Amino acid sequence: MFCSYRKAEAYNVSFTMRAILKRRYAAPPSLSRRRFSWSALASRNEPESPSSSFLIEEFTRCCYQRELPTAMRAMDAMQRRGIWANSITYSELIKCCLAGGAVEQGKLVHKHILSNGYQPKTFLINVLISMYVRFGLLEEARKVFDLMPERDVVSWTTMIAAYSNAKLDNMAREFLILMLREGLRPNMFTYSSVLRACVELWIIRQLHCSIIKVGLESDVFVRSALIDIYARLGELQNALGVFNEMATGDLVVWNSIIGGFAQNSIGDEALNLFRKMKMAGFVANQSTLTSVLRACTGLVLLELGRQVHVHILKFDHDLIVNNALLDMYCKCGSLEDANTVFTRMKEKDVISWSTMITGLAQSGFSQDALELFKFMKVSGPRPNDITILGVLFACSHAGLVEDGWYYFRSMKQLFGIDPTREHYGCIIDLLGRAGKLDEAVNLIHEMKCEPDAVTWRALLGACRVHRNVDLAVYAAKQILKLDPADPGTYIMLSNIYANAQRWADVAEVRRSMKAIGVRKEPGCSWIEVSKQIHAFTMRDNSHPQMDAIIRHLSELIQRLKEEGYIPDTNFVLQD
DNA sequence: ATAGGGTTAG
Repeated sequence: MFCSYRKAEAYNVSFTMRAILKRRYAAPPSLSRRRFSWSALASRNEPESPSSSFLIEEFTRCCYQRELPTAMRAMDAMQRRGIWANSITYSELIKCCLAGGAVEQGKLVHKHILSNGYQPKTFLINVLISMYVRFGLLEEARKVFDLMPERDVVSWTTMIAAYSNAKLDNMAREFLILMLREGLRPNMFTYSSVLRACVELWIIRQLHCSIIKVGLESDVFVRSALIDIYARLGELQNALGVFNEMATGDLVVWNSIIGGFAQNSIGDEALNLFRKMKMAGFVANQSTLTSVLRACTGLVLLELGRQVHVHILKFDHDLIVNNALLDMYCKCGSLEDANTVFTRMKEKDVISWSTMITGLAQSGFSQDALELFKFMKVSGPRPNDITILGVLFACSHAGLVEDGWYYFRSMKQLFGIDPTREHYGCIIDLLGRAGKLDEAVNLIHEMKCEPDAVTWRALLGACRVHRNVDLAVYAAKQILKLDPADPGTYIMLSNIYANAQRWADVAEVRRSMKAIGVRKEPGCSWIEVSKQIHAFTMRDNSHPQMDAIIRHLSELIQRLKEEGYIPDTNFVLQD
């Protein structure tokens, strides 16, 4: 059966033979089949001495039936006799190792393949590289790659994809260049992998051009990778361009474009595309629903979110969908629903906990957020930087200066997390709210990382509340150094001057705004009433029921005043 | 035969 000799004792199984074996071993082994006792063989006395062909056949059978331990014993016996199976059998054995997460066995297979001076072909080395990549052993993969005598497109693409997935973008791009220098032409696999490692628009445009040149733009993997990367950079027109060229549809391509709009806070367009997708006959999967939920979250569409929730029941076990659902309920202010989802979730990761903690804090339930964090510390996953950020946020909003300070100072020691700008921003906000402006400034000056516009904005906000004009001007200047066209800062500064009755300074701020050409984006709010969205923009009175709305609003304000409410004119821009 | 795309918290 195994008659074709390659080297001295190396056997080869032809492709047709492989098909026959696969078919035969897919069925349960027949009872009449003689089974070999591997334990007897392992005792070295070898009372039974199986023929080489029997060894190989048995080895092959175990590989195809994913019987890893027996296959390993068979391989061991083969190695002692200097027998090699062929590349295909070895690749099946490696699949066994991958399926069982058996790293050590995988390494043994590697050793066996290289033993006795046997030189595996490029195909088998590629399999070994991808095995190490899938085990997360990038350095091992690299060693094998470096030592191989000949590299083909698959070898290069495997490494490029590995680097892309590991977020080693520079390595991925460098390998593409090296591959091109070797005279190899990238294919659709290569392009779809390397695109994920590119963040600069000019590089993506170059790649896009090459893709069109070699005629690979119709490949759905390449297409969705292009759409995704354009969308990530906010280049939604380009993303749509690639999307619209699509002749046949593909669900992932739809998911890419819907996700792209959802991530760029263009929720209404994401929802429109979702509708079109359903009209085109596609059925949403977890990925689609996650993006749709994100769109609902961005638009605060609780009712639509609830409808999506019904579809999600199909994917009840999916962690990512549930996390998105949790966030939707939190951001839409329905903490009860969020809590129900959180409690029911079978699997919770650090994102679930952070979402819930931050959600509680953002809705003003700071104490609950801190309670939940205490519970997380004893029975949840290890908190990360974002969890701590939520905790600091809770402390800041509840005015718990001591607690916040404690968590901030001990986060490195307790959780091994170095404070980032965001943590500093939160604690500066905390100190600022408590009126400890000097301490806040001192903290900014002792920051290990450079303060950014957000940091100074936290201080500026505190200055506004505590009416410290000089410090506010200082903070505003720092913001405008980093972000010269920020309308919010100009408005804030102008408000602070107006509050201090410094009208000349107010005029000066407004002059420089005009000179630089800063314009405040018109304020906009919207509300969802019985599946209809009503949007209101500054100076836009086009709503059909505007008169009635204004009338009702003035009645409400009148009643508020009667109850003793004094309007906060701190934010009024003009005299 | 081996390599590739979309989804979650600040």
